[in-house]
Amino acid sequence: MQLNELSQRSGVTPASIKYYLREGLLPPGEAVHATRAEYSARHLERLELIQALRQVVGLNIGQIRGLVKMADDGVPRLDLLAAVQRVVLNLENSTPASGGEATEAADAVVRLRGWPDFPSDARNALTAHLELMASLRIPVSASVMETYSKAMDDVAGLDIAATTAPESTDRLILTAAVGMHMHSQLLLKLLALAQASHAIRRYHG
Amino acid sequence: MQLNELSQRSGVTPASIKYYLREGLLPPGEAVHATRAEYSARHLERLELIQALRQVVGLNIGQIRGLVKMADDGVPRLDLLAAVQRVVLNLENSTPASGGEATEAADAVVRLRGWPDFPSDARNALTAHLELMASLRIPVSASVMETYSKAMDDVAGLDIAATTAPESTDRLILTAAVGMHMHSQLLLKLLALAQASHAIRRYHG
DNA sequence: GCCTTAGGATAGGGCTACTATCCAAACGTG
DNA sequence: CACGTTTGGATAGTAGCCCTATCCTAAGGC
Repeated sequence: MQLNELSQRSGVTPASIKYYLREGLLPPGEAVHATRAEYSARHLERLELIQALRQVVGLNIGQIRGLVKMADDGVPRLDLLAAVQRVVLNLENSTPASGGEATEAADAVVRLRGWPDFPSDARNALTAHLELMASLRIPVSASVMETYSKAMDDVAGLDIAATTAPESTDRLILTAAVGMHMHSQLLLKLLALAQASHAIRRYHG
Repeated sequence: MQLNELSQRSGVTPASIKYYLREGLLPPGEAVHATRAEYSARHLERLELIQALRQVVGLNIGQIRGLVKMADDGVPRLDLLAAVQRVVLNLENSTPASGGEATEAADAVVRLRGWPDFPSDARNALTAHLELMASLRIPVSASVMETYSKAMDDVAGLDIAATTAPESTDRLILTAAVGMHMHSQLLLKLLALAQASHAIRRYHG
């Protein structure tokens, strides 16, 4: 398969494919000679992954590059899933100052729920977020944390990311990222509806 | 107070203030004459609102313009809060095809939770989102909807947006938008931690 | 042998959110 | 009252992101 066919089969313009090649999202085709390269089903799959991550999940090129690089480097699946979680659920750019009330609040919720007491990106992000809320003077009571964490524990118990291991690493990333994104958005939409419902009940009878 | 003082007190550069004036986010100061205008505490408050909506909530200029225009037009508070919800929780760009299985699923959850049976942005967004998930072949079982909606009902019961009515409309928007954003992000961080915890338990003993 | 096409390099374009420059009209300071 | 400074308004430029268009050379098919 050559560039034009790859373009037609994937629905991505040749110009964009070239761009992805340049940016290192798409591995180069097997060069037949100086001006001909052969692309495979792997390239098609990769393009589908890129499309889904851009258009459905809304990741930027750098984030996609990070994920596909891990896939190409043969990183273990659990690490890959953690990386997907990082970019899909906005765990990036979260570095807690460590050691304040926020750390204690995070510890408390881990104890309360009986979650394993491991350091993780998610835990750091939670601590950092609680610090941010404190700095904005948005109080987060223990009962709020209890209710929220109970709710999220129940939700996580249903296993958001597809657990049936897909065939290829690219498909694993695609399934996990799209699933995580769509489920978290679903949760937010339900939250909006629940809020609106409570508000209507309060103000209109 | 003139432009320079407004700039120093708000921490926004004069160039940016001029930009916000041009874009209609900030009302013009009272013109003393051709080359002098006087700004008030209202402008300072508006600038704080703009800053928070940009930097904390991450809204774009158009979304901010929409909100402050409503504030300036004296729109009722409930409508204002609905508009805040729209932009903060991504309910925009959601137009369901109406009448499919997604509509029924949304109806079912409203009945199940005993929420008032009103059409709303939130409900449309939920229906549209369920349609999108169906088109991506991501199944959403009734039990998932039950668990999710129960969780969000509990969370909404705690009243995410500050209900104590703030002094000014600008502060109402600020409090509601920042609160809603931070709480929804908190939920997502807890979800990430819950997911990670479940994964660890499953794979590491 | 010649026209088309692939692939690579490079430049350009549209969008967003500013940022910098320019200018004329006051102000205020000596 | 003259003169440097500052203000507000207009306009143009910039940076980052994600492409998109053009150009060119080398090869392939007929």
